[in-house]
Amino acid sequence: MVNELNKSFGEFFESDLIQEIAKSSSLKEFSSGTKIIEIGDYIKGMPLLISGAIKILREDNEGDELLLYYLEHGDTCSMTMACCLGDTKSEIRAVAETDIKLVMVPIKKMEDWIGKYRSWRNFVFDSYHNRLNELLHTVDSIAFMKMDERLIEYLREKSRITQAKIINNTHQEIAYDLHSSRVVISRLLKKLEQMGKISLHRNHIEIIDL
Amino acid sequence: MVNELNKSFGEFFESDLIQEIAKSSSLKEFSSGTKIIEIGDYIKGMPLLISGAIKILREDNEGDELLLYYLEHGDTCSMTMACCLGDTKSEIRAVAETDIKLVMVPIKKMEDWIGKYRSWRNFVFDSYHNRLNELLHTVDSIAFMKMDERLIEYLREKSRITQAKIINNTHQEIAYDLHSSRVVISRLLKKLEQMGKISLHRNHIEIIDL
DNA sequence: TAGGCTTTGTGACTACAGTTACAATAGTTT
DNA sequence: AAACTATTGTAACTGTAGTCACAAAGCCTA
Repeated sequence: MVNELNKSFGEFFESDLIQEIAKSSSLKEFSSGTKIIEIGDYIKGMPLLISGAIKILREDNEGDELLLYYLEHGDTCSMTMACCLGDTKSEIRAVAETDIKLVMVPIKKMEDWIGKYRSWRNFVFDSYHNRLNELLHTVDSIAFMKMDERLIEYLREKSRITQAKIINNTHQEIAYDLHSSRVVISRLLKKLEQMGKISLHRNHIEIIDL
Repeated sequence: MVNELNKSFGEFFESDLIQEIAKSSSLKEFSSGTKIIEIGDYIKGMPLLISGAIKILREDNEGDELLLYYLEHGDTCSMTMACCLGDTKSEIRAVAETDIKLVMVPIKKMEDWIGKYRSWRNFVFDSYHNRLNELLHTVDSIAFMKMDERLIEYLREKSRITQAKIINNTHQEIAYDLHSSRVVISRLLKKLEQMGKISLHRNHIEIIDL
């Protein structure tokens, strides 16, 4: 586990801290699609993402979803952190977007380390900072962009996250992430295909030139 | 200034810290409408709000605005903080919504205190936490609510912030905050008036029963 | 009080997104 | 291969928000 930690967090954390994390935390793996955190959950640990990607979703009281952003290698979940420190329920849902590997740090420890390790403190602050900026970007997208632009951004991001030109999604799933309807997404995808930017197939979309 | 600080932050900070803040920071006052921070500014200090309210705005590259949230008594600006620590430019605009009084803490000091004072550290974390939640709420509003609901929420919030039943805004100003158009806002306001919820006048709106 | 500027009101139109309904197609199962 | 299910395609319609154009009303100033 020290190896894994060094690869992902070695540049941030001093080796003392790496040792401490390894001693007190557990390495976990989840397969793509697994729900990691549900809205309303009390959080018992703070996840440090070693590999893969997690998507963070918001839901309104009618059950409508919206993709907020992705967590990737080296990230942690500030929302989780906020919940740990505040001892409140999770405001978001976290779902494994790919197969993932993560280290779960117990709340108690993470609080201790804030006082003890400067590098941990900086990591936690950076994490908050990054998440704020991600959320700002999400606001930009839904406030200032039209659906066709948001869809293109979605496809690009998804391709980047999964490192693939093929996006394994039904139109319905995309519609959920963007808080739109299946028909609207199908319509816009068809337009993109007609422009030669993508190629549509059952259960997957091939990116040609986005 | 120690007096002001004690009133607003006494319950959070130990008196040592209050003394330090008073020694190294400056008390400033701005009148309603003053621009405190502009997008792209490098930030030189971190504001602790003593009285009044500040509105935080986002702008896209076409100059379209959107109100994100308000800062009130006892709040600070996490965005600012994030910028200070990261030494990056401001992503947001801050405008005095009412006459305000604030204490400006030099960046250097605020970093020192994170190591030195547990209460300061908690304050900074809480602040991040609160801002994340405010932003989440903003996302909810623009993603899940229709314009008429958002307008009602806006009027309620504005009334709460200013502690008044009279809202001193032109329809155009409201349209800017909600990233809509004047005509749309006028239309919806007229509907609310017809329902007996508000009363419209030139340059101000009276809230009757929202 | 006449003229000018700002703000508000309103009708008519456009555009985008969302809905309904149904057909067609591609896989999967029996 | 037939039947079934999930997914995609498409036409027609609705509704909300945004735009354009212009009138009316308030307020200020000369």
